[in-house]
Amino acid sequence: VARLLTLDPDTIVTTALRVARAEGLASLSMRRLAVELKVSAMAMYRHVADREELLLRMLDVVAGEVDPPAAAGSPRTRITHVLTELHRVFRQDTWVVEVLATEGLASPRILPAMEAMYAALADAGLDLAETRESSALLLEFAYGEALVSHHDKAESFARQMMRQADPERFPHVVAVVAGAGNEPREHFAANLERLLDGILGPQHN
Amino acid sequence: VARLLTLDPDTIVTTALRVARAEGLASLSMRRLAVELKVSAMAMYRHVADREELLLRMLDVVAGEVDPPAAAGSPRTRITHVLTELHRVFRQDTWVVEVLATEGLASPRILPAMEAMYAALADAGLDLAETRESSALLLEFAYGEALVSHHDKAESFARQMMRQADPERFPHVVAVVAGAGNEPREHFAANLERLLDGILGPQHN
DNA sequence: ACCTGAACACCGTTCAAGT
DNA sequence: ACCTGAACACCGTTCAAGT
Repeated sequence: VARLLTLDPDTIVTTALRVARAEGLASLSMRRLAVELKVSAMAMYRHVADREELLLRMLDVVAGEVDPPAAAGSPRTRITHVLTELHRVFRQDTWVVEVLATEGLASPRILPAMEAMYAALADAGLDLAETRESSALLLEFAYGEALVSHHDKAESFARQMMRQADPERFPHVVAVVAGAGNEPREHFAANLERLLDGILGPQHN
Repeated sequence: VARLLTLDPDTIVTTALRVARAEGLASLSMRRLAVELKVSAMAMYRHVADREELLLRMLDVVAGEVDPPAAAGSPRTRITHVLTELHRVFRQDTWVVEVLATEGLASPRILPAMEAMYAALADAGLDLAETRESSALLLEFAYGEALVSHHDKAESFARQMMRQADPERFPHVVAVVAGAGNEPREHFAANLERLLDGILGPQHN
């Protein structure tokens, strides 16, 4: 079988995405990636400036997978669509949250989704200041949910700690964690409704 | 002047907190910390098992600074107190968000604040499932807000990207970012009100 | 008991050298 | 033009050795 592996940015990014998805951001070192590509570590620097540019290109791909809502629906429906898309993407690529948390990167490919969210908030009757604040709230929720659920799989540190809490001093903590069962529950949709009730008022649908 | 520097866990943790607060988590390496303590890198391993234990002890200190609310106030007041405390602490020690995001650690010293929050939600009439979901929402908001505002100081990547957006395609994006001024605005208190409106209903005060 | 230096297995990145 | 090896300045951590 012939070897066609001429190195290019796309195969580097694709391979990096695969490693990050499967083993997390911590496992995605330049040297590890080079092994995966069967190439010397330095060969990649001909195609990608540095690790930050690589992460940025990876983020570009993921941001491109965020599908903007159809313009037809109600404001509430459109906002729900954007947030659900972000949720889906964060769940698929948990490394994105780490990149956001530690590097503070962003991709312009997310702009269509942002535009749709701002437009929907404006259509719902919010002024510019309210749109700015509410959109921040929605994004912060999406980030925070991803961050928390990222480390809530299986038996997290926090869950373990709460399970061992003294029932005399912390009865509510014990009740809340005891009733939760073992697998993490999916709160996203219900909490997004609460959030939208707070932002738009419960009457908006 | 005499040298009293016998190494102990407390001075290690205190020095580590100072470095993390001043220069961020990335600058807090074991080797860098050793230089700060004027000691060989390996000396610290007599007092602290590894880097994770060090971070855990640092988190303990910060969690201990989260003041639980007085039992007297209304549910809404008590919840606001807990969340505002978390916000204050995340603002003071931004490295905590990185630790939560990448390591998934937690400290039992946060239990009094959690207990107070759960109790307040129950007092407001929420059942166990609602309390579980709503408390998750509140914490996710606090984490997300910290994560976002952490990298929003000065001219963030995201802000830069939005400022350069095409006004034809993304009019709302441009309007929202243009009106925002240069320094990041403080949305926390207003957004917490929105959140509590959604969780408790606007009538609760 | 407490601290040290050398060493191991890693990082990202630069730079001169190879083809 | 594209890739490589050696090197630099870092990591966390282990282990034998010093006092």
